[in-house]
Amino acid sequence: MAKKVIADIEKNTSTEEKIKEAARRVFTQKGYAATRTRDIAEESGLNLALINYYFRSKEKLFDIIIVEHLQLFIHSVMEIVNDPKTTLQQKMETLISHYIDMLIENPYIPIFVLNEINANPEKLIEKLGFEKMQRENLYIIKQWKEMAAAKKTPAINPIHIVVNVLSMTIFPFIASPLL
Amino acid sequence: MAKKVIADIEKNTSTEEKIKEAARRVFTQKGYAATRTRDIAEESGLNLALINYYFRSKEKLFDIIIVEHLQLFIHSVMEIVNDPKTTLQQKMETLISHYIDMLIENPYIPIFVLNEINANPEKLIEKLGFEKMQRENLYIIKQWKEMAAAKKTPAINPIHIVVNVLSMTIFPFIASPLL
DNA sequence: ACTGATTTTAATCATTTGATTAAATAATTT
DNA sequence: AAATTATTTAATCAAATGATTAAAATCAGT
Repeated sequence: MAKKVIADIEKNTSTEEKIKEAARRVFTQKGYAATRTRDIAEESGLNLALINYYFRSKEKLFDIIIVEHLQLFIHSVMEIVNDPKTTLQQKMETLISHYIDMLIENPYIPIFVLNEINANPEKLIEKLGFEKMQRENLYIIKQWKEMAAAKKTPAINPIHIVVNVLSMTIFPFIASPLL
Repeated sequence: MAKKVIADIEKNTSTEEKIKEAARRVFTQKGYAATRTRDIAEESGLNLALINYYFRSKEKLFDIIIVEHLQLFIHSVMEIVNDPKTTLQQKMETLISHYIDMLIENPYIPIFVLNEINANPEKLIEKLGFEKMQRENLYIIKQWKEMAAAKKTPAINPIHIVVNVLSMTIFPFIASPLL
């Protein structure tokens, strides 16, 4: 048993993981409501009943997938934005190039995440333990204020800058079919 | 008969229009896949069978709604961006304030439109008669080139500017639950 | 008021869909 | 190897869902 489990983890080849991978693909592409458990079974090449055997329900499986997506999203922004070793400008550049790379590889993710958040905001916010980002402690905020002080410029709210950068990075990908 | 039809059109109180309004609300809020025809019947206060009586199917009704949304979206941008009577800066300001007003009143629309476009790009693009926006003829493009020439600045692609402005305007609304 | 057309209703159908079950198979332990 | 446990399969269930139908109600023209 122990040997098999380790092998499964290494190769990510366990039945449970295969289902999760298939679910990731299908949910991300079609959204929760449009996804049938049978789609996931087919995508994974496994029996329909295994989904309920391993995850109890479609909803439980979905929760796992979306929380992973969101944590990945939030964590990666935080990582960059809170790095004491980079300058402000480097942070911006990293943020943008990081996202562009990610979006090219996973073009469905933003619309999926935003759509599901929209469908069920309270539930997801809660499920993330989303304790109202303690913005004041972020390194980028300190840097921003220092810069504003040095330049004797009135400090623009740095959140706005981050939001604008993310907007201009992500939105064109979402709207690309229109352009 | 004629009298009744006119009254219906004036008051928008015909059964057909009531269904469309209910469908607009429900589809826009929940998306196509998550919407049940029974939701629309309930929202309109009308009998379930009337939806099929007037619109043949859930999908046909949906197509009408989404095409109306998209035409409204595209038409309103074009209107502004192609107005010979406003300056470049006025265009930007109008675009932004127009969208902010719209978004405050209809916060579900962008995510709905983008999501459904994502779910079915070819079909929708086609259904719109979306003949590849003849960008070269837009008034804003002329203005932009003139300005660049006058300033002897290398002309940034004006499409990028419009996309960036729309990004910074619309995206924060879509992502607001995360912020 | 009568007639024919249109609109609305309640009941029902056929499919789809998430979930369950019981039996079969494979793996692990004793 | 026998016994026990874990995994997988095929069949099936109950509820949900889009759609239809036939009858009832309403309306317009005479």
